[in-house]
Amino acid sequence: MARKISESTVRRLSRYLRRLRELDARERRSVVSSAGLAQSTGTTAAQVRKDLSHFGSFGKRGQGYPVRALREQLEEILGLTQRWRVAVLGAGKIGSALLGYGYFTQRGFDVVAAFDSDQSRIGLDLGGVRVQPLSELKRTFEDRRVAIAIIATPVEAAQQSADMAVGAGARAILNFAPVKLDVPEGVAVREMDVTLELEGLCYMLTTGGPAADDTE
Amino acid sequence: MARKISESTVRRLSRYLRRLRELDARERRSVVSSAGLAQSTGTTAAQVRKDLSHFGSFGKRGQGYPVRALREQLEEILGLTQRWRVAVLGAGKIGSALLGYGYFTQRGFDVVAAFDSDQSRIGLDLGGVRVQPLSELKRTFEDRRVAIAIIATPVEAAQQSADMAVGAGARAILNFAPVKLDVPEGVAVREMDVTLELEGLCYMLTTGGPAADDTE
DNA sequence: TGCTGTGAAAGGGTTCACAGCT
DNA sequence: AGCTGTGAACCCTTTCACAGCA
Repeated sequence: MARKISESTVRRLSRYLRRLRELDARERRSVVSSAGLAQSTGTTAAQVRKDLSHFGSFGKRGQGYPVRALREQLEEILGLTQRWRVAVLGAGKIGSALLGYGYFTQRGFDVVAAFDSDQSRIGLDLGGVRVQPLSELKRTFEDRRVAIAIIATPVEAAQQSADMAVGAGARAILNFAPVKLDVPEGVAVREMDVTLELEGLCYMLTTGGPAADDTE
Repeated sequence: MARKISESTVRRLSRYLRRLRELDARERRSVVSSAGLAQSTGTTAAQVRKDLSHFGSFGKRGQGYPVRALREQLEEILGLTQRWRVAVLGAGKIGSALLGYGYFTQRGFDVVAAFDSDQSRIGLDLGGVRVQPLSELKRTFEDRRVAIAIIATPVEAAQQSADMAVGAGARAILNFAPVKLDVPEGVAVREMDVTLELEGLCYMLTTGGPAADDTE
């Protein structure tokens, strides 16, 4: 298998998968064409075919792609044949929302722990998870083999939280705090900054019309 | 001014701005070099200079960029010299979190309304905003000149909510529901799907090491 | 005929390298 | 000397177009 898959390709694969799960579970379709997938996923047919072709030939010429099988292939490719354990750092507004987020379970993620530095939140039960003090973080990460940490703290505490998570064995971080995190090489970070996205929308509104590729 | 700025450029501009605000308000620095900005923003010095050069010359050779002035320039470019009114559709977990999100105000966004279809949530006060029934959506959007809608409903209700928002005059949508929305041309959409990001991280974990450009 | 798989072409974004101010 | 502004080179992604099967 050829490596060096770009991040944008991975993002699209994830979207294809999301759609395939819908087609499979909800709409009971058994085949899709590249054009169909492209349509419902915001890209082009050629792009879909090219993306998939990096990993093999999954379709039948003249028919399209078998939904179920392609879904399984993509799960395999993205590393989703196992369930992943996730911990949330910061049990404020965003942290709480994530702890009750319904789509994690059905998409293969289990939130197994939550942490906060605020004494008043420790012990709370949020979405079935008990909020623990930071002093228990390392132990819990190790015991429960947590590989992914979600940072949902205020900006000031984000870097420090990330350091703790990494020190406790986390190898990937999803960061909701609006700061760039410094992490050692080998640790993957993705950032979700609501305001950043809103600003992007403002730019489009201000300059008039979506910036080229967006809506389509 | 030359148009046709790529989405990735806009994203970076937004990050520069985020950093400049820190430098200005918190760290009281009055100049930054392209290298400095790049460092704290996850890109390269050349990229910073190139991005800014699309809009003019803001720096002094030999010294760097004046923090305050550059911040103002970027606010201008991104269309952030005005405050933007935002409405949240869906007052569940995520919606509630957004209604109390502390960074909106300081970054120029005002959440002025919230809507839900669930009778039991209507009338609730979340972060100072009263949850309204959908029947009041159009009126409120018009009265308060809401240009941006944040969709925080379950998947099933997302498209319909988007349609209502657009029908009521929204020209930009930030979508938290994990589905691709169909919107008329001219309406900008950005998607925030937590699971999608987590899947991206899994891919990196599975294939070993961040995919090239990520950590750096 | 219909749709995939894929080299080749086109298009854009990023990096280089250096001239040009301060 | 130090750091910006920028054309040119490079590289990577997307699009095109068509051969190849079902």
